[in-house]
Amino acid sequence: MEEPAGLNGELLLRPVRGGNSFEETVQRLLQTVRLGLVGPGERLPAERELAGMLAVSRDTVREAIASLSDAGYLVSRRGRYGGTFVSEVLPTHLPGTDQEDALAPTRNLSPEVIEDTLTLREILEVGGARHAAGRALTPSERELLWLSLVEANEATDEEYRRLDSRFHLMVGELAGSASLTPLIADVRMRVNELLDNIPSLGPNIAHSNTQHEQIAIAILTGRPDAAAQAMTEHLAGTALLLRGFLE
Amino acid sequence: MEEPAGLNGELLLRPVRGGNSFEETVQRLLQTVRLGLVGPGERLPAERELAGMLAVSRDTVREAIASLSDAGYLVSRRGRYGGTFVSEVLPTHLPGTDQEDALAPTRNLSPEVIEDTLTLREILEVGGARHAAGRALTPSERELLWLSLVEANEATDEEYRRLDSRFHLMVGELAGSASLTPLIADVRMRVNELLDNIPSLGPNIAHSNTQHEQIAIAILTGRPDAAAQAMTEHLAGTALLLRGFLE
DNA sequence: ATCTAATGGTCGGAAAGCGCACCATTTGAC
DNA sequence: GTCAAATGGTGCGCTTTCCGACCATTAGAT
Repeated sequence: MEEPAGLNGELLLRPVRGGNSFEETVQRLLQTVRLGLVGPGERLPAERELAGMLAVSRDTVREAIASLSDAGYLVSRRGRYGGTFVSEVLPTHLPGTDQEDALAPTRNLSPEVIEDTLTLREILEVGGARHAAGRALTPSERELLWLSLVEANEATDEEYRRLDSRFHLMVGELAGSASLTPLIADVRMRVNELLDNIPSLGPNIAHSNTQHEQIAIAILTGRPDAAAQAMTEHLAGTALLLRGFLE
Repeated sequence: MEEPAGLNGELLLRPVRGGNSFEETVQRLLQTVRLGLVGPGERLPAERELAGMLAVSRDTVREAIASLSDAGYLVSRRGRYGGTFVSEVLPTHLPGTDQEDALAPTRNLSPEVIEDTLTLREILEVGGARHAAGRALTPSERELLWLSLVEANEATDEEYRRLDSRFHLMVGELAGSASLTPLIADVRMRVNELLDNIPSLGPNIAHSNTQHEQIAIAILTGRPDAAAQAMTEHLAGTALLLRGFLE
């Protein structure tokens, strides 16, 4: 007695969580820093607030912060007007070093995982860009988009990754689905981890900036297909790079 | 001192988990049943296997199964060739009854939530269909797609929801991104919950079937844009229905 | 009739996570 | 100089979850 098969229960009966509360909290804070949602020197919410936002006990938040402080991502100061701050200089993320990086749960680098990541990214980001262009944006939203574009344009090599991530997240945010943003953030983290494993990227920052501009303009002028196409072409560059180096 | 703003940390500092292990396990099993991945009368994996798949202790699995048995979704039989089975007749899910449905965590029905759900669904499913049409499908995959199409066509009103869900999941599965399927499953569950709150849908089952066929054919003949367009039109029907009733 | 294998059912200790109260430190306001 | 407020730091008891071992039941094989 066989299943109709092809679509069995195993598809949904996957792990209900990607680790314990502590690990997930660490990853979430790391996302917030690496994707540039809270920049170097800026302050995170107070521990009690973080515990509330993350729906996790303060103990767990504290342990996560302790780990990230050890790793050099965060710095805590106590007292009034104290708090937990993002380090002014973030730890560089080198692949060659044989340091035990407990923060990056050794991700699989098989071709399947790479294709999975790139495909998902394209679906989410191209779809997001298309919907963003199809919506009626408020003046404030239009300014924010342009601002994040300009900031990415002016970025130095060191901070480019972070500001580029911010721009892409901003586009996703404008799609008008609150549930979409975390998904884009997740897949973006996966892409960044892949990029960490290839040497000396960044030859095409200028080209990237041009493409960013095309995307932003298509969104601001309300042309969904153009936005989708511009985003598709933009992502194709990264995809080609990753496939070339890692497959 | 204000943020650059518009894209602050709150976007990522959301709850790290949607409930405790028990609740998430219940939801996962419920998904598997409601989306038809394991049909009425069919058997679930053994408790020890489930615990392994879901990365959760057997105790938690057992508690979840106990809840779902009380609710009438599952039936357990012990002994060799025993196991946990999906009920032959699934509990109907009526909104009018004032029964405390502990299994359906009262979802918000605000316009924002509805738009969020519909937007995300369109991005995921249209993108999935487009990619499925752009891939080289194996003969086996082509057969599975057609099979799920035929099964949905032959469905009675009662089982239509389940088999329709299976068809949509199958399309997503063919996109070639393993990470995509759970996302489509999640958003599909959200759509189904919305549909549970409007009376007597299902006038357009015939029309739905026609659209399903167009989607399947576009995918099988490798026409990404046609697949995406067919899926877009198909989803527009549901979206119109939901917006009309719930907003 | 018996044995065997696979299943669900039960129990007890260890660990993780939670919630709360309280302590220690810092800084601006007065 | 003192105080108030906001923050990180610490300790404790409770609940949930985990893990492993063992028991009870069933259906087929022998």
